[in-house]
Amino acid sequence: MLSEGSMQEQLSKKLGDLSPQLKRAAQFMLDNPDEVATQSLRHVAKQADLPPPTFSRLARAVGCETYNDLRDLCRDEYRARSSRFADRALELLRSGSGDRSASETLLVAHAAASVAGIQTLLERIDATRLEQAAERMVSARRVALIGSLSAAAFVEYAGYVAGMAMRKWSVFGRNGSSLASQIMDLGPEDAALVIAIDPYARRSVRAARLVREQGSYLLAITDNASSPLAELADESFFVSSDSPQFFPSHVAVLVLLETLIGLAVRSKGIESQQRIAAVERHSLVLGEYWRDESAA
Amino acid sequence: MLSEGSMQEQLSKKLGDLSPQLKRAAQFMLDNPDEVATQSLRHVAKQADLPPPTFSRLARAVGCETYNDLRDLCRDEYRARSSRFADRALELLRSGSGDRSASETLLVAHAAASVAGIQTLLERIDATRLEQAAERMVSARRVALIGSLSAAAFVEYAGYVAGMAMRKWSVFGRNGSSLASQIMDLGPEDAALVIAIDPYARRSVRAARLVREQGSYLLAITDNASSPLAELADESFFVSSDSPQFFPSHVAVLVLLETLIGLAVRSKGIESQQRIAAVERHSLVLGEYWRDESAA
DNA sequence: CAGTTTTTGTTACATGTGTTTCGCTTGAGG
DNA sequence: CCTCAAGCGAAACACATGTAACAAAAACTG
Repeated sequence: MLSEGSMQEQLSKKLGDLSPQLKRAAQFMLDNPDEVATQSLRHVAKQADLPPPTFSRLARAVGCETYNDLRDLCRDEYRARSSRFADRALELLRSGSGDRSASETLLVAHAAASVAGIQTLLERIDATRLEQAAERMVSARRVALIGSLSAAAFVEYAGYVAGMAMRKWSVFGRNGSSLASQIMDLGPEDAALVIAIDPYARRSVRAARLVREQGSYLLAITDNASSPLAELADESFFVSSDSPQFFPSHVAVLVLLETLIGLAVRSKGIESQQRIAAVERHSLVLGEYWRDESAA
Repeated sequence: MLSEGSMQEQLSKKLGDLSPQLKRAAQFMLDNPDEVATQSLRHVAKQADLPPPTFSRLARAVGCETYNDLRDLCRDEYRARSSRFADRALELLRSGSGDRSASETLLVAHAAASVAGIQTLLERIDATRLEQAAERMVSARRVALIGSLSAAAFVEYAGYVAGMAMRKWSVFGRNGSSLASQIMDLGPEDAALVIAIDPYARRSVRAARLVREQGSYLLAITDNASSPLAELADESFFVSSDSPQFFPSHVAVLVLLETLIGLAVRSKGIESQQRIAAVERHSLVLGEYWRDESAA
């Protein structure tokens, strides 16, 4: 057989140098592999709103002898998917690790732990309080984002995403610059979001204490009610960081963080929409986003 | 349509009062639903070593109008199986009280999207390839971590976590320092991990191209086979970034990233265990971790 | 600009596909 | 024994399917 490897790589490798219509076909195939695996060429073509031979030609263009070869690749993936997880994921959890490869076990275990963390988050959290916290952030004059060690990256992320929609959310103590001096400028009309999970960064705990002294509103994302942040914060939310790894997972932190930002943006309404649009425009002008040069 | 319910129950219900040959056909169908879902009747018949009309008759016998209807049930079977995991989360959305607060809706929607993203990740990914990628990273002389805009934070995180266990994983282009010059030092015995999801950072795509030119192994975490990274990378893994927010969710990225690091550490074995211990010890000495002062 | 190649849509055709028809077999009931 | 009905498979059928062949259009090239 001429065709090798998975359909995904087969297509994505060649996607660049395909003609416009063939690219449309390839895109459709990437988006609807099941459709391709189970239905006839003509069905697929109709759904993609393309003439049938386009798909025949696509197969050739990506190095397959016939369309059937390409479809077989889709079928292989379909089978692999249908046999792999879904049920097996749960099974694996119950039955401990059977005779599965180490990588698969770890992947599934980690994914399962992540999902469990998210579910716990859903169950435990009080949506009303979350919304209030978001509004408190929105109405603050400034919002300080504070985190160290492993949490630093998430604070960074929050700063980036929130920065697209809202002014005044800024990361404190970036690159080890003086946290203390920045916090000194905060007041009661400001707010701070501190993220720390076990092992808690001393730096963050201290920062939280300082924020408190400044009288600012303190929101904490942490992993436990016995976290040092819990007693300091005006409001704290708890996420599970259990994971089969040697380090705590930050997946639930991220879910909560993304939701919090989403809520804040939503409550800001039009204003932040406009800011987002403006930021995107500027990013385009500055050429920060990549765009397909071969496209029309 | 005459046919109702799942194929499984449809068949097993009637299995008892089927003629011998029809029973064989039904059994085959229960054992090989993917085959039935993807291949033609005649193919299936050949594999089951039965004449084609037998399957036509089977369809009628179990209450379907045509064989195609029965095959469609097999296809639904797959869809049902694959979405069970994620559906549980989505059900949470629909169920419960109809009128939820905006915040609760967003939280649940975001959580559901996250779980769905993880689910998709599990289904689509090839564990073997993931493991190989991890090993490729471990055996590299240096590992460059590259990401910009929203992905920058995750690269940062990877650098921090991996840095605890392994030397030589370093974040490139930090704080806008020259990526190009750092990449110039890479060679075939090095590797790079690039993260970028739509909208792709031009900077990262360019960096990937440079890495390629240096002959280093290039691993990409991106969101789509049609991502510019996909065609550049030696190996790429795809994560869904769908979210109800105005920004793409990085939850699936994080799950994959954490797993990848976990795999790498695991394959390094003792050596990295020792390093982790050493790093932790140093962190303690430096007082980076907070410890309950009120404790004994 | 003409001449050429490439891309795209339409038509036509050989092959594959699902179902019907029909004849053969088997076994139960008269 | 014959009858008859049900189960089964081979062949035949009507139609769907994938692709080659062709023509129109578009994109290059000199």
